[in-house]
Amino acid sequence: MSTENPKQILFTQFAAVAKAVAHPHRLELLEQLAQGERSVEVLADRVRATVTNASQHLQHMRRAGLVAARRSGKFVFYRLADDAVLDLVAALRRVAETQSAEVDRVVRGYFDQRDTLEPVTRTELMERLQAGLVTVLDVRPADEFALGHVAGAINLPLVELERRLADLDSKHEIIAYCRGPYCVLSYEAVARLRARGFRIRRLEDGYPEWRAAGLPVEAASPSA
Amino acid sequence: MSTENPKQILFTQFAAVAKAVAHPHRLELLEQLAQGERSVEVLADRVRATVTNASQHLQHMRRAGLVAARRSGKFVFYRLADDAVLDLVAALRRVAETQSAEVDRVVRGYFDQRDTLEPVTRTELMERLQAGLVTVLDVRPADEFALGHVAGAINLPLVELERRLADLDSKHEIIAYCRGPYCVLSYEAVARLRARGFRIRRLEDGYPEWRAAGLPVEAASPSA
DNA sequence: CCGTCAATCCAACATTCCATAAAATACTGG
DNA sequence: CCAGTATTTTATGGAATGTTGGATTGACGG
Repeated sequence: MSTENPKQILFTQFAAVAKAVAHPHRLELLEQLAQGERSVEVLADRVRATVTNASQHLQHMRRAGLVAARRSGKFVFYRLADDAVLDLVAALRRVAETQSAEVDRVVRGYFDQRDTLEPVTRTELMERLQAGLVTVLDVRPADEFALGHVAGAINLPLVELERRLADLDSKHEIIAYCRGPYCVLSYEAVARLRARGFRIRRLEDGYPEWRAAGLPVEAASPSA
Repeated sequence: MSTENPKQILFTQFAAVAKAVAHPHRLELLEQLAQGERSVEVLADRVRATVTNASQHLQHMRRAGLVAARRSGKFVFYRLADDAVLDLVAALRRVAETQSAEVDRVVRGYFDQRDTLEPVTRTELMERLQAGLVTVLDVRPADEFALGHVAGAINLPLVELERRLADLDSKHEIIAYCRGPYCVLSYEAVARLRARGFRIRRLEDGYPEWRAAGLPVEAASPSA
């Protein structure tokens, strides 16, 4: 093992990292973890896998150095080990976007149908937020919002959207975001609210990218 | 398949891309392809694999959209499908660098021992090159140099280094580069030339990154 | 048309990986 | 220290992947 050519060793290590992200469940787990740290049970529930299965995947990723774990009482909380992991999945996404006809098909068929407008960039949102021109809408579930969100955003989970329309000012322009570039929540929100006459657009990516870029965030109560 | 949740489909596609790079041989093939297009036979030789095996890996990567192939007579030439692939392997490398103790060990043991100085960045090299302050040294094999190199660089393959020392001006500062960040060639060159009293440093990455950044390159004869 | 060479296809085998269930471990609160 | 909950470990079957050698295809040069 250690007598090999250094190049071989490095490539083997890089391949190990790639293997650790080379599974749909694991990518979905990473998307969840990008929102904030989570226990195994919650994660398993979110990705519709058994607890054992989720635990396996998480440990695999931990061995590869993608995620880190922290024990607190009975619970083990996993989190991303490093923001470089976000760059990695973003790079993965970009390659797939430019090269996979299947990705193109899905994007056209599902996403473009719900929002044909250009998304708003992070810097653009930051400027307009400071100028008080827009309402920022976080459509993720309340627990994810609580773990951290764009400073000044209001939380209105997609499932409660119709029930709480009154919370929204229909005169202000709205910028919606959720977990990341292809998170379905913000697309749905945009489609539904636009049908009701709201002026709404999407942020190009989601909360994890906003936070990783060093832009202002806030968390709800500092509870567990 | 196509009735699934769009998110599932996308994650499955992203995972397919990740799988396509999740093997040491494939990463090595990609490093070779980043220098320029190559036939299957040559590639197999470079990564010390059988032709059949190399062909399999290349086809796997082609299906995933990482590489493209072109037939010319009896030969099939493979090349990178997109510069986004370079970003992907760079992201892989960065994650491994920050998280893998094994990578750290190898880097310290092998690379840091040969060159402790800070490498030169691309923009820094560009400036000093224009000012005529430095000699740029390409230590890759002649055939790779011929496929494309930093404009103005001189080629002195590592194997011929000692034999052709006279080609180098010992007063000028030298910047050496090769295939990429952890390519052993430039490290070796730096170690050997510095021992002989040359003022030499390394470029932080290699030819593929230079070209992808849109900086000036040139190719030898437009042969093949 | 035949022989040759590059590359791919095919079949077989070993290896690794994934999902599930059952057992073991870690921690908490009595 | 016991009961209960959360997580990890272990074992197992089945699917997918990697490697190899031999057969096949496609292109070239007589």
